[in-house]
Amino acid sequence: MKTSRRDEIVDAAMALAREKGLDAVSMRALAARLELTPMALYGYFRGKDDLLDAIVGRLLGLLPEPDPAAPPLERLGVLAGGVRVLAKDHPAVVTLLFTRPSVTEDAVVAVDRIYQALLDAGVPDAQVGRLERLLTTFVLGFVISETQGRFSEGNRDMRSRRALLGPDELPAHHRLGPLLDPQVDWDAEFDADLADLVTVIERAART
Amino acid sequence: MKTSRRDEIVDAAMALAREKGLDAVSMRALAARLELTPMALYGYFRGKDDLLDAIVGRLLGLLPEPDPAAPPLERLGVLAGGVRVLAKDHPAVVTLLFTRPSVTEDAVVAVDRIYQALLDAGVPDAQVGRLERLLTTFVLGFVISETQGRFSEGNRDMRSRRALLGPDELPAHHRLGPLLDPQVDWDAEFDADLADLVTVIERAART
DNA sequence: ACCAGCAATCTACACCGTAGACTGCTCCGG
DNA sequence: CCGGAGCAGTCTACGGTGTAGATTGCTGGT
Repeated sequence: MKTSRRDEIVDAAMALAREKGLDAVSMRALAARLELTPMALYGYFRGKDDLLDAIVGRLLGLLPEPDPAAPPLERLGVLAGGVRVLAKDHPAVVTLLFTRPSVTEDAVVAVDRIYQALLDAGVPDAQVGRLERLLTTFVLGFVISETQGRFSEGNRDMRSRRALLGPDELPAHHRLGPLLDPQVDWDAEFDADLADLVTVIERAART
Repeated sequence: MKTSRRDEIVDAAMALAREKGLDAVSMRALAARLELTPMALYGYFRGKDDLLDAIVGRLLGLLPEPDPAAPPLERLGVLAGGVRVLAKDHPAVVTLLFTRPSVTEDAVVAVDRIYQALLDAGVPDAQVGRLERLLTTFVLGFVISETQGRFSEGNRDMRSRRALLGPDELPAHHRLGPLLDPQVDWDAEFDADLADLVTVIERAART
């Protein structure tokens, strides 16, 4: 497997995804953008799956490296924020983080940093694994919801929701009323969620 | 748009997904299973997207309805557990819950039940929206990670992780050592995570 | 001069979603 | 009894997909 131009091809794939969406990343379209024939790509990647995994690898490599001297909870914040920045910079490909496991070197290193931060925060050894999964699950879920439209879109058009069904079927929607309407400050919400999860970590650290 | 056989077709699509994976649910394959021509399906669905949305609708309709008289936090547990059961019963299609927003009636009703439970638990009105999103994001993320292999698979083969890089690059992995190895009891982990999130809700309710 | 190995190509296959035109059938109003 | 509306389903076709297999041309080493 040639490796020389792999990075260049992955770059082109990510650019293509940004411009036209992940679905537009076909071997043919990607080859055309690189002025190659589709089959030329198979010299660098075993197939499309391999290409997508390489994109995941690149994404994880872009994660910031928190200062090891910083307080552990701050390090976690840096990593979480980094994922979110990644999602904003590469919204089309960020779903791959969820759907394509893949244990690249970068992924393992990132997980290790989270483990270490949890340990330094005083979390008992037996709970480190679970809390790492809790944290990453939430962070990935949040950024994907945010970029993929599960949060925003018509999904949060509350007026039309209330119009869909009456107060009998949707008591809480009608009770909360306009409180649900204003557009949300997602930066603030992400921070608030993280703060809540930090209290979970601190509670675990006290036991 | 005919509606008579829609349910039957959605059933067939979900069965096909269970047997051969979501990718195998093509209009052609689905039509063949129903002994129809592909184009016959277009009498019942505007297109493939419409079919997938119908699957999401069916999934949400399968959510359990918690006893409105039960304590609010227990109601939340019933809903969360229901999503997880859904994921186990229909692992191939559960990703659609994340990637296809869609505001069906069933979806709005489910969200309203969560709002109501949070309100009943004493959460201030202004925080209900955020905590609903926090909860659903985590629950969906968890069940998808579980069924899609982000948790299990080779991803948790810790021995090979530690073999990948030395103690210098992965200090926490080596420090935790065999603690990370045993296969996890996901039922217990899900319950523990939910318990942690309940403390977050209770904290919000105290303010 | 030869040959190995590499980069890239061409052709071909089996699949995909779906637009558009069409057939046969059933049922209902005049 | 006839005509027509409407419905269920079919057929054909277009432009797309991933990729297997065989083939070309080039380049560097012996």
